[in-house]
Amino acid sequence: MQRLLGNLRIQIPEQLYVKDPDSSDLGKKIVEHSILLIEELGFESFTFKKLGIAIGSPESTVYRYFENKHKLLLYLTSWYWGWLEYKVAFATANIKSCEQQLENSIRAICETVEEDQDFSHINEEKLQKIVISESSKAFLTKEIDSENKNGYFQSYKNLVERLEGIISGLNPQYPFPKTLASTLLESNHLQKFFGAHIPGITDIAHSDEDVIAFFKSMTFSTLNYGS
Amino acid sequence: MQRLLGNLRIQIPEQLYVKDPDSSDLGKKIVEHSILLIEELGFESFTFKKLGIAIGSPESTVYRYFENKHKLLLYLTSWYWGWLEYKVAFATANIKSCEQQLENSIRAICETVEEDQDFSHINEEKLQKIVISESSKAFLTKEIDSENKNGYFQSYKNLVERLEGIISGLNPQYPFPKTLASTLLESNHLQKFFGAHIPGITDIAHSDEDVIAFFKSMTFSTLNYGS
DNA sequence: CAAATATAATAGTATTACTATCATAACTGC
DNA sequence: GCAGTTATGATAGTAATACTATTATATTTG
Repeated sequence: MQRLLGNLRIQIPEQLYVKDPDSSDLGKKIVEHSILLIEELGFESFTFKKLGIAIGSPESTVYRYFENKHKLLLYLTSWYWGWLEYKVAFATANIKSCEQQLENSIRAICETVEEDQDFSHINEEKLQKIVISESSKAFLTKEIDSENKNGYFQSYKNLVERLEGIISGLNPQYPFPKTLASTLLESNHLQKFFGAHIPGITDIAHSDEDVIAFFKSMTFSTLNYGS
Repeated sequence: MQRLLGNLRIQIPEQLYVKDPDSSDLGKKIVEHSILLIEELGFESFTFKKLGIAIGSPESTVYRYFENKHKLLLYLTSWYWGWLEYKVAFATANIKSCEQQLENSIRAICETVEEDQDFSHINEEKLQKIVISESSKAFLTKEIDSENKNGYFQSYKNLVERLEGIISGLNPQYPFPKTLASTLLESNHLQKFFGAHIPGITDIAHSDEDVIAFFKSMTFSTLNYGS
């Protein structure tokens, strides 16, 4: 995909941070190194103490930006969803054919990020790996209802809504556009994870093309547009 | 679904426990109360200490059966997959039509367990809730590769293989039978969870019929058997 | 009945996930 | 260029978690 606009900002629900990490160098450093560390250690072994050491600041400083590591994960995943929505919007802009719009969206969703892009301190490649392995832990909690009520998942909803529009554009009668959209998003991660780690339960190998072929076939036939 | 056979045993990979919990009353009590507690508290807040209190035994006793709570979760999910495979096998036995076999399998997968069934100390209703909210945490870890190598996910693989056979029976040319099977299993959980907790990203309400309709349509059209 | 095994009772340890306090540095308004 | 505010650093402390270890007492088995 083409480079993104340098001065673009991804909007994150402000309930997710104590102090906007985008408002200071230290904040950006916290986000930057949290991505590197979570990718390296996994979310369970990641701690604010280790993050403090990585950025050369005491643990307590991290707490001035994020209440806890769960909220930090929500922040990172929200950033990713916002970024992906932007990618989808870009990939479908000026495309007349609904079919083509949906195909481009599927590609945007399933494409593995190969290199660091433009958002300065955010390493999109590693962030995508985090989202694949850790993002579902951000909502599979006992606090889900109150957190959803508080708008913690707004970025995800926005993305699903955008995809819903594209799906309904292609087949306005289809009764499950949102379900299809969220299935696409989540299953993409799961299948990539299975392909890399539990190959016995998927036919997906390592190339993106397998995943894309699977989801294109699934989506278009479900919508009665036999691909 | 009809009652299951009383004297049936679900086989669990023995790497998942230190001592077979099925071999003693205390072991069964541990499993029984772990289901109740995890369902109540969520996996993050569940501890062996609390479990010890629930069964009136010291924490250290629990450790004699399970190395840690992660392995206990793997044990419980393996049990569930084994049980579901049994349900699928039963629901497709003596059915000639591949189409009908697949439809029955989808129903078996998506059916919400309404009441406690036959396996004495296991509360299937609560176990299913646990599987919906917690099971993905059992594989989304940094230890996945070695654990997969050690056979921790054998029960899941068996189930996917069985579904693969049914899918390939209907359309032997379809290139992604395992991917479709695992997508079905995982997406069913996610969509149920979304329906209950993040309704904005799904069209699924609370009845099983929505989920079943979605997955039937998705599966049959993908396999070129327009439902 | 002896020996092995299972469980209970209790203690201890490193780490985690915070919270609190105080000092100092840096920026802001006037 | 100084006063006041705000951000960060340095350090300490605490309850809970995830274990490990030890010893005593039941219970089962040969």
